[in-house]
Amino acid sequence: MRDLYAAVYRLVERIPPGRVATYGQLAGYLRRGDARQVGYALAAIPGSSRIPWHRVINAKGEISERNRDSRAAARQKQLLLAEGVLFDKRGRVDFSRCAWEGPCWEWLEENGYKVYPD
DNA sequence: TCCATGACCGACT
DNA sequence: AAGTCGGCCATGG
Repeated sequence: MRDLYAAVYRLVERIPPGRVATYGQLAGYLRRGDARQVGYALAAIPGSSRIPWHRVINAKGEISERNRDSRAAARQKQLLLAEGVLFDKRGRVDFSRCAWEGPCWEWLEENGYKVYPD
């Protein structure tokens, strides 16, 4: 488990309740990796962790299905509903209301993340 | 080293 | 709106 994973976790911990971020969005703040690596990092989180992994969804606004644990997606939706995240009729998160705008640039700079995209 | 495996993404039908 | 396709790249065997 690598520094990359740790970097993902530090970021995910900053997503406030009631908001969601996408895999690609988080990947944009990292110095390496891409959306898929963010997914890997989240998959490696043990169930006992306090990291709010459920606040990360895919770019379509949907909750990504797992190959291993098919029940995880339903559990994730419950966690999000419990904190007030809104879904439309097609089961997608309403980004216009619930998207996380990201950490401020000062935080990114102080913590070694990319402040600007390449 | 090489190779398969993913909680992905965007462009294009 | 929904499906296909190619690109993406860190891990572990």
